[in-house]
Amino acid sequence: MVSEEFCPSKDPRVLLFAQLSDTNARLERQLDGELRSRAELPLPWFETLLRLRQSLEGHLTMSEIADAIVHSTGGTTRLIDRMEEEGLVARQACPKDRRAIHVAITESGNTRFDEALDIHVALLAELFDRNLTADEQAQLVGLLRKLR
Amino acid sequence: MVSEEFCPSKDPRVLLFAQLSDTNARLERQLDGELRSRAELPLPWFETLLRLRQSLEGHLTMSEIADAIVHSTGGTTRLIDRMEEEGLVARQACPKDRRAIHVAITESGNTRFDEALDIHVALLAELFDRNLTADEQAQLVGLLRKLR
DNA sequence: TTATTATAGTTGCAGATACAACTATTTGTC
DNA sequence: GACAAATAGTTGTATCTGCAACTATAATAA
Repeated sequence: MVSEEFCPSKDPRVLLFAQLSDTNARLERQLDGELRSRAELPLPWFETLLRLRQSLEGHLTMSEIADAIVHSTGGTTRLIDRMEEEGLVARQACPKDRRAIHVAITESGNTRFDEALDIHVALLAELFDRNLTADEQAQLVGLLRKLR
Repeated sequence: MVSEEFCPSKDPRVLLFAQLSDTNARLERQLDGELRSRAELPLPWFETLLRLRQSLEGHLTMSEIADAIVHSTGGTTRLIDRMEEEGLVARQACPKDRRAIHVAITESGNTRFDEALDIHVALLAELFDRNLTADEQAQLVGLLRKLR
């Protein structure tokens, strides 16, 4: 029998991490399913395109992508391979450093991303707005940002 | 050129999801690395053991585990296979329903979990307490719970 | 009861990712 | 400048996970 007094698995920090992890996993699963079935774009592809669109120069190096989407560099190589095969992104030589590679989004990538973004935003709006006020959403971003 | 006025990739909800996903990914990566190297326990194994320990009856069915750790049932079968091979959990017949299987934690599993839990709590305490007050942590749990 | 449908779990197979070893290039040091 | 160390990216290999098809059992309907 597991008595309650002994249970450090009820530590508030353990519960916080569990809640964070669980909430995120369910959200990601739902978003990934929706993006795959309606835009044929797996979530990691979407996140990659998002980062490229948010980038100032219009391109990122492999390492920057790997860090942005929290993948290994090896995994990122394969991910970009697949995205390049589908014509969503393109590898370009980096003039400053011949070891590095610039990954840029293509026209076709922009189109696909825009479609996917509509779906993404619509689903997020529904999920978030149903459960949290705009104020609470802002509060949540703030807390997560402090945590990172 | 990507002008700022047009950019729905700056939608607050998109940013909230990105922040949630990123924060969680970095946390999980760090915890997984720590648990693997110091307790030889991958994070999914740890989470499974945690759920079993938190369960009232001392056991869960395959489906309950799959739901708790947000895996497919197929993936959960293999996960439990591996954990059972290492003697951390045991499959038992369910008397009420012969389709179902009870998965219970073993003595050895309890020992390994306790070691891992110490590491887990210590790391979480450091990461969380460094960046958030106890009050903010509570606030964060509340917001995440509402969101789920 | 018997037939239909739903549920629990497993398995074959394919896809995605990590790790470690490797090549190429750059940076730092003497 | 030359050598050592660090960095960027790729590749071989192994592992993990999901999906769809499948078996077995239970619940429901006729």
